[in-house]
Amino acid sequence: MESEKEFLKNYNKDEYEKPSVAVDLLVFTIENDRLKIVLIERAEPPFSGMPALPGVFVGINETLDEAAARGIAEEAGITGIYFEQLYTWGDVGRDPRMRIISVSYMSLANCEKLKLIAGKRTSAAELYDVDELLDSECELAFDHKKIIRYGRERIRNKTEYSNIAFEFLPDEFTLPQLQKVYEILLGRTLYKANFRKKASLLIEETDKMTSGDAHRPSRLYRRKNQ
Amino acid sequence: MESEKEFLKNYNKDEYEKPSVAVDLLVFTIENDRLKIVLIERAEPPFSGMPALPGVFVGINETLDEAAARGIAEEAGITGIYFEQLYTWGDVGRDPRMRIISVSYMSLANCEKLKLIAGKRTSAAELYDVDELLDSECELAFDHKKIIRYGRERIRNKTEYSNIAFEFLPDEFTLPQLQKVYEILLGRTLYKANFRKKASLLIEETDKMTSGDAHRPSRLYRRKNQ
DNA sequence: TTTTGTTAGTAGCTGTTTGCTACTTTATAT
DNA sequence: ATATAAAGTAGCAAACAGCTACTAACAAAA
Repeated sequence: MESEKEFLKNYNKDEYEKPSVAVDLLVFTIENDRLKIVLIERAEPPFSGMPALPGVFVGINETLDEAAARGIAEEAGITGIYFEQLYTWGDVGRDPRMRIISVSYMSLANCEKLKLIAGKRTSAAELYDVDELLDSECELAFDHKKIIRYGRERIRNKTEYSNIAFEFLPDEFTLPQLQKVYEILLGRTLYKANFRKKASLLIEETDKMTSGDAHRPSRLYRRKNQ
Repeated sequence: MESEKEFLKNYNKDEYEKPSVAVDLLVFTIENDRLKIVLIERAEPPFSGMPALPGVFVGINETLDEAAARGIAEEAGITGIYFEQLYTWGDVGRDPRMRIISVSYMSLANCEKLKLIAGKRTSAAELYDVDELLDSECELAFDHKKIIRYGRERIRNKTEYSNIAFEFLPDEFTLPQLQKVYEILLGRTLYKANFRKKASLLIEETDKMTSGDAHRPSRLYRRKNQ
């Protein structure tokens, strides 16, 4: 039987062809009370002119997380935001040009932060309404529609048991704002009184209030211990 | 600016070195009321003599799921069991020989099924107590200890909101057996009465009972609608 | 044949959480 | 002043979780 060492020698002599590895980036935000995602318009075939997830190839001396951070910076123009690995997509024909295995990463950001920097660097990047995208016949490049659907599902699930909702808000926010974010992410309405009881464990008061609205002002809060 | 097409041409001419892609397999089972995992003993350096996760390289015309199924068959000797993708590990130095990106898969199986076939094919594969492994100073090859810890965490979480516990049992089982599986996976005891109320929604009675034990017999159940 | 040990299975109390309705409060606009 | 609109609170009922204590049914020992 062939030893592992011999096997690896042959493997590396390109007797075995290696797939390419890329990271694809799902940068989510909330704008105008809708969940949105950053997509770029493809300039070349295949799928020319169609929206696609931004992505980069993984460098040989680069971790996956590093590649993801670089991709978010290069393609969406932002740094320092929350991201986590989502899933790895490895179907054989998913890219018609060559075998590409894609490690998808999900990133969540406040829309103001996103807009501020995105304008400067990447003209191609645009915000798309996620639910509209997924519920319509609209076509996306590669298997990216499937990947986005998976991302939306992950967001919904994680909203239930983690605190990712805060990633979409500025440092100081009102409770109605926070509740609205939860409602958008979960896709259903919540009861105000119950929501406030649970949320109160995660937040602390500031002494600031909203003003100027034609109704009772709302207190501003921030996240507790973090 | 270089076009995508030109970039890809260069990329494929090995001006860019590609990482290798493997799948590593976490085959979990329950034996003697303990969560266990299939590990093989490494025969060659690096980490010679140390336990390691079974794994295979991903073929250029093979999906990740196919590679995982093949790996489970080749290395653990079983087919047709539950598995799901866990996480993709891409640190640069995780394999000292070369850059290998590892897509880990988690597989759950009843211990009888595992033992039955595993004996025939793979002499190297052995069952290791997961908690003992993770709570001791015991060393594993590569970053496999970290991967197993991640797998145990996934099992704990999924036990809360899904029905993976059933994967560890035969088709017919008693409620005390089912509760014990949940307790092992969650790492804590549960209240019998509460457990039975919730479990009753997922199972249906058979007309069989256990017998021969020096105590009251227990009814056998099976999973509902599946 | 009775007793003992052991596990299967049930009853039911208590406190917390969730679903839900309805109210009070405080700002601006008319 | 009055209307409107959203912020924030009170509180009930049903469901659920935490927990204790019971009864039921078997084999083996006495």
